[in-house]
Amino acid sequence: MIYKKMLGHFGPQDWWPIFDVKSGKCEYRGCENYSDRDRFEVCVGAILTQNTAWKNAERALANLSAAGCLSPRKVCLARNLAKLIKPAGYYNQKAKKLKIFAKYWLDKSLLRLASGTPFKKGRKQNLPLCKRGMRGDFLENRAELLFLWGIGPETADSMLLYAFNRPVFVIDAYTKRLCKYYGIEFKTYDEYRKFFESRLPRSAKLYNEFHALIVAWGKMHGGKQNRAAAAKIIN
DNA sequence: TACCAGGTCCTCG
DNA sequence: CGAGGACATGGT
Repeated sequence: MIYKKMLGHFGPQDWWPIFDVKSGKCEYRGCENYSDRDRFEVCVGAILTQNTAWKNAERALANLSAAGCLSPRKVCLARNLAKLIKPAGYYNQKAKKLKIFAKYWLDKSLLRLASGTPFKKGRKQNLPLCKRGMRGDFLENRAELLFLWGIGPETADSMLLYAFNRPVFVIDAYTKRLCKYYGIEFKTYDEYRKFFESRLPRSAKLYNEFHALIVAWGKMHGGKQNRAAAAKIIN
């Protein structure tokens, strides 16, 4: 299986990278112990890295962190958001996307409080984007996220998988490249997603690691010089 | 200098 | 629908 070959070569990736104030860089420490704040940050990162090298998104995160803007409220209030995230590119669009998403987050938080759902009444309900039990809202949330301007399927799925630990397989350019390498191509995003989800055990942990490995492989495969080496890993 | 990077939206046929 | 363009910075 390709997964095992990649895992054997690259080792566990411990996605998603979370910004560490002390070191001033993003570090990998798995997603088991995320705070609400961490989850928000993952979502912000997912938007910032749209069609952009992660390194640039990371710079933008560093600016946000330095400005104390890594909370939904601060993002909503910030006047200089576009300036802060400039290194991530498309900064005007992304500033708008972040505003919309942060407002959505706040609204959900308020709704949760207003509906009388206690803040800590079991882990699952503690997730900001949940209203009720788990199964149902996970789909509902995906639809809700997709409804927001600036959040497409990949960004929504990255949030669900990497911030909220939901079993959704994320499809990105690298994933498609990997498929193409094997002569597999589909038209729509969801066809790719179903392809993986229907062939793998339904496990957030597995999807997390697999997609992270695909990105590691994809980065290697991207450069012409390393292409042969990348091919070797999965052959 | 050209092309790419962990996409998404809008417009036009 | 599907193709084509806009959005923008930083690395190689």
